[in-house]
Amino acid sequence: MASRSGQPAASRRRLEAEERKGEILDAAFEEFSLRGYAGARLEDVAVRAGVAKGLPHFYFKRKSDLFCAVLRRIIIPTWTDLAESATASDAPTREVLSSTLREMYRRLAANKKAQEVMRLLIAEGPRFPELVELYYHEVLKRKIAIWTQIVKRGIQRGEFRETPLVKHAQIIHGPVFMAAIWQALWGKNHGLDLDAWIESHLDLVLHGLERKGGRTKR
Amino acid sequence: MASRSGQPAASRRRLEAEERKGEILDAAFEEFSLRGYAGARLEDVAVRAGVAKGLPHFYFKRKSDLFCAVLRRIIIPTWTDLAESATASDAPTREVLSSTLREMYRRLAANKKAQEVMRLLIAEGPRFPELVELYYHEVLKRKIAIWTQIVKRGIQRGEFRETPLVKHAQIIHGPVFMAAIWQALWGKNHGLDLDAWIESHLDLVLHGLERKGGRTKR
Amino acid sequence: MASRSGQPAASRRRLEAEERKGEILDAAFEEFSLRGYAGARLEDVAVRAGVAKGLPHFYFKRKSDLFCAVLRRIIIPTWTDLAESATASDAPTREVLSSTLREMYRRLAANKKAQEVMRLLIAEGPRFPELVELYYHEVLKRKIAIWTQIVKRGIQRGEFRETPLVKHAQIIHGPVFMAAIWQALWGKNHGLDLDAWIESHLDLVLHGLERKGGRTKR
Amino acid sequence: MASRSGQPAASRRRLEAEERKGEILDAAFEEFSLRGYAGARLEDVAVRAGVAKGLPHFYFKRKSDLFCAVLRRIIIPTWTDLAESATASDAPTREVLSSTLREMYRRLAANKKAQEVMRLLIAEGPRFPELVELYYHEVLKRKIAIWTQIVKRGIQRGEFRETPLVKHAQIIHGPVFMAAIWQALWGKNHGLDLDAWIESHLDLVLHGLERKGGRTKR
DNA sequence: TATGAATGAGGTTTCATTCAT
DNA sequence: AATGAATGAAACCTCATTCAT
Repeated sequence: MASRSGQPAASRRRLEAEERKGEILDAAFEEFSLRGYAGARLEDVAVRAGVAKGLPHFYFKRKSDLFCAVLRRIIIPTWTDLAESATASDAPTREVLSSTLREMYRRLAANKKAQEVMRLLIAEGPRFPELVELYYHEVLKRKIAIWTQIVKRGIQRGEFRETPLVKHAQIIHGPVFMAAIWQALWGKNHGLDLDAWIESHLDLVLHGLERKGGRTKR
Repeated sequence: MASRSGQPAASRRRLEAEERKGEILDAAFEEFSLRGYAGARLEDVAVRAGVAKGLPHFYFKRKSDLFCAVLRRIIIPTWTDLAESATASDAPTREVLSSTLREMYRRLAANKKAQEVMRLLIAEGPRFPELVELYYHEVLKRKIAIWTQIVKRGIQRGEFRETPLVKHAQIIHGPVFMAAIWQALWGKNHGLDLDAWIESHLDLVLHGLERKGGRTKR
Repeated sequence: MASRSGQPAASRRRLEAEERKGEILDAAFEEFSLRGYAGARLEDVAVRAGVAKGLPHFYFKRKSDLFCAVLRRIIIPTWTDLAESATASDAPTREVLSSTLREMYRRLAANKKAQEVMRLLIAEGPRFPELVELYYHEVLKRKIAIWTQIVKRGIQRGEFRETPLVKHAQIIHGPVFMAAIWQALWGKNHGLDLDAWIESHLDLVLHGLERKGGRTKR
Repeated sequence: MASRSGQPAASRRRLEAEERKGEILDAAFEEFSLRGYAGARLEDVAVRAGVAKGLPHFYFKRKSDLFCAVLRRIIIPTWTDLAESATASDAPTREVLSSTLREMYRRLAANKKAQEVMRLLIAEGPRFPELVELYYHEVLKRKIAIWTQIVKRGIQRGEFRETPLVKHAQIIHGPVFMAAIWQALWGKNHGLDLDAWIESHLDLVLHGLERKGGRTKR
């Protein structure tokens, strides 16, 4: 703990408090995920975090505040680094699209935590509109931008055909989302062969976007 | 009421009881949809159904039984008539696919009730595994069968190219599912232009499946 | 059914009604004995009696009425025939006492139903004072009279010594009562050897009452 | 409160908590005694103890736990000190027996609380077998041992005659038990003259046990 | 008489929240 | 900062009782 004792006491204490808060948020996520918002008990959160029953209320005045903080903390770092400029490289667009799609699957359909966030959001969204808005601005808008950008790039470079899809490029994302929910609900009894699924998805999308016949002409 | 008075009294009463049960199920669906499983109060269900507080318990021993009955009643009649033999006609497969997809959107993405069932299932699935299984057997399996059948038909008739998608034909369904959840959560503030969305989706899928080069007709 | 159809219809119906009532009382006794007054459910009584839920209320306006009727019906015929004049014979008093005591054991300590009545009375007595009074007048007073009579007879005939027991002759009954409760509570795990118990009891009482030294005279 | 302030705060708080628990147990005993197990309301217990409705549940997860704790707390200290070695002295056995019997009456037949414990045990025993067993091991076995010991001592010292009673010495206890229940149920309207009762009982037992003929000493 | 659907008071239990320490 | 006893609103559930048929 040399690094700690080297800091001024107040700052160190604040750091420890921040850690404690993080432990409570972690524990709360587990409980909410396991039992849903209403079903989760604050006492269980405290026990799981290894603190006394009253402490969660010290950091988060209400249960609803805790819930929002939990989701907020996971949503933002998970998705804000979505590179909207995958187009920076000079690679063929089909490859940009492929790698982007694989990354999406990796983050959502193959990530239990992200699935649980989605589940909680879908479940409690109507009672937590600010979280729904948050997700829209932090995640959905970014995803739409990415897919739109990729499709446009393909068209501009003559790699993809003209298509109304530029207006709703997030349609490409649909199967990713479906796979994520599928895994969360039916993964245990009727799990997906995710790799094969991804290849099929790519096969459909790339054939659906590519310019027909005129490969040579252009 | 002529039809009623023609029946023996006991039978008529049983009929009325069945109606009452239905009203309770309707009311319960509204409450569960509004507040989630744990948040819904049985007394509110009773009030909404216009019956006394104790009656829901008379028909359904536990809250969980009521919840299951509610979902079961909606899931089964909504989806069991999924025509798996859309292939009966002699129409071009692209048209079969188009009309099937539009029907899917009509039933799910444009149907508030179906969206709420999905939301409740996603939210409470982990606590009601039997409902999850029910949905799998009554809905998912049927949808997979339909999409697989259509894709195969297209390939067999030389209209679609060979594609790994036959193994995961439900990928086609992904955007339908995403649109449904989208409408349920963001419909109010960031509603979709569903018609344009559908056309884009069809555009992608049909191009993604059609046979290249062999377009002599066109 | 010849005997029945030979009666006027109204009377026959009343008889059937009386039988039904009896079946309800029997069923109610079982339930009260099994679960106590508050714990017994009227619906279970109805089911056990093979009638509809509402019928017990037709015969007995309140649950408490049913309870009283149940106990009353058992207490009275079980104990009212207590022969207070076992003294009619000319047998030695020690034999009168012996046979009376044995009869008491037979009726109480060896009779599950009588034990249950006692248990219910002890349990609910404070809330049903009229039953407690009934038991006093129908049972206790009679028993006191019997024991007093026997002891007095023994003294008068010079068989028993003078003893203050004539004032509280029911003391003789104490071990009978204790054996009954013992059987009801501990009979299953720590059952009594009732025959040996009775002999010991008789041994104590007869020696306790007999005239000392003067054995020879008689 | 000097003794308290001398302790660390946490320990003092724990001590107070223990007191509060005791107050709840006291209040619960009153309510159970007054209304029976099922009839007692936890809220009334709380009011009687002067605490909030939820506190009894904080200390005792279920009503049944509270009930068991109540009885356990009374049974054990009331009876575990039963001196099984009343034989230590050199007094004549008839005096040992007399004083022991009087003590039994004092503790049971003249003690309202002990009577209520017996009543509750008899009433609810079938639903709380562990309490019944507890009573057997903590009380009955001890009482049997005491009476057996006394009778044996009398025989060994030539004061009592040989008698089968050594096998069921608790028969001596019967009238004590009967008197206790009598007082609990009929004490109000038909109360016993307990002192006279005790003398009669002693008179019967001592004459019943004493050696015949050998009265020379006296 | 007899049925069983319907009522609603009332109980146990849970648990977010408060607060003295 | 942290603890955990204490509070009390509210929910589920039970069941005696009523009543239309």
